[in-house]
Amino acid sequence: MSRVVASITLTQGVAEHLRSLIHRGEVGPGDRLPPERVLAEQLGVARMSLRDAIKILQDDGYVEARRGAGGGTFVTELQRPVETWRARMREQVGEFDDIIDYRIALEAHTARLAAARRTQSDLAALRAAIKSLGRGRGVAAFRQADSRFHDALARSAGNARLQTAIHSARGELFTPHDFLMHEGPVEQSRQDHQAIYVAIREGDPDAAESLMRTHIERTRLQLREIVFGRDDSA
Amino acid sequence: MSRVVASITLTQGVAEHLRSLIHRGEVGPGDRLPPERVLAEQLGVARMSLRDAIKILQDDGYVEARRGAGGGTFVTELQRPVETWRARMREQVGEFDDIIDYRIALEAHTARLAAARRTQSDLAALRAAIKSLGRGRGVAAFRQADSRFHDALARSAGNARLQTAIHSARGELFTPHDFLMHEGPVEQSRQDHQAIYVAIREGDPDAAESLMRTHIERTRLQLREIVFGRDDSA
DNA sequence: GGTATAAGATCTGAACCCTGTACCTTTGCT
DNA sequence: AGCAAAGGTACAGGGTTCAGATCTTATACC
Repeated sequence: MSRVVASITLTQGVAEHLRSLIHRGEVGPGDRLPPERVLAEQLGVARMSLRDAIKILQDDGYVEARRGAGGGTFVTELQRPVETWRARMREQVGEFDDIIDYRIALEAHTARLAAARRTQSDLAALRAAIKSLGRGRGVAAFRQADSRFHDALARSAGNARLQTAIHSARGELFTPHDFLMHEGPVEQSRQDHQAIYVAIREGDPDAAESLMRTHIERTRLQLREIVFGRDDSA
Repeated sequence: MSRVVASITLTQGVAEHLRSLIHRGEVGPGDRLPPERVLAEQLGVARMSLRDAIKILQDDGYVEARRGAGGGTFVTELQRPVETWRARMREQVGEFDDIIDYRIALEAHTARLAAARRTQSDLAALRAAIKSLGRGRGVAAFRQADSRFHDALARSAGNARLQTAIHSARGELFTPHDFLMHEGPVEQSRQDHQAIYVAIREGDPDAAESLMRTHIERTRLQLREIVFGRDDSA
């Protein structure tokens, strides 16, 4: 019987939402958020609540605000947030692997469902996401393209709960800048996505699930190396 | 860009928490909740907030309050809530299957992890849960024993995110009273649990995952029959 | 260079939510 | 009869959220 019921404020909720968008790469360095009045309207919250949320992200170094015409709220280069995230992952042992395991649970089965249910337009969205991983340079572009693919896949499965949970799990991760030190990971990722796409197009649930699992396990290793250092000591 | 950020009140959160406990069978018909002052303390909320939550459950027919010494807040026979739930599942097409698919994603992988990580005390908890499915009669006893098993399993995987998500998904389902019309389902469930237990004890992730998947698929069919009627028309 | 404009920054008051504390009422038990 | 253990009520203070008005700053354009 009984466990604590946490109560987070609207402001915190909005801050987490925006932070997740940035972590997932849906908005990246240099991008401008919509004007406060507009964004508040879109999110369905009062402008004050949104401002408080933005204040939190400002303090954490995610965004900075510029006044005047042509001003707005801009995403920073994210160096400080990335370092903070990396430090947290190093401290809270097991947290990193828990998030990855959670992702595997959700996304492997999602890939399975997608293979059975995808429509033609789902396939088109997946193809587009793979294509954009080829173009663009830099972490920001990678984050975004990667996010697009996994999001398109979640959509294809047609299950709102899975999609929400996947967003939440992915929003807890954060690809550091030095992910692209070598060209390897990006190309590897592209190949993984391509293989998953084929399995889904061919309607092969077992392959889709298995490939997704392998893909995320590979991500685990690559990220782990960057976060914890090559041989665990540093 | 942008999606709505919902803000639920503490009261609603507490109500959902308690509703989930009842749906999962952790407390059943006739059980008494802890005294308001105690429960409020345990949950970390003000007594008023808890009372408002209980008020909601009262209006929905989940609990009823009796005053005086030896009084308290008691779980009802749950007939009305079950009917309400069944009606909602019939109306919101796809909702039922989405919850089940979500459970499969979470619990199949959880079983896999559990097979690799379970400790001796995890195994003992699983055995105890299986045993209690053999005893007890009635839906309430079934709900509870079933819940105990799946909960013990989630614990064995040692991943807080998975455990929370599984609770949330299971809390959205509700085993109706006529689940026990025939003796079949309960015995079937017991055998499924037993087989999953063996796979986990033997440290066989593939078997554990596959058996869990099959088990929940079976649950889907049995529940569907009860919720939607035998041949889909009715 | 001045001015219109598009932003962020501030302020206010009403409504609601949550908390803590005190007190009332009912009812079973000794 | 009286005590104790419950739920039921009341209220004041503080925090959140909202809607709206107003102020300030910086750019872009004439």
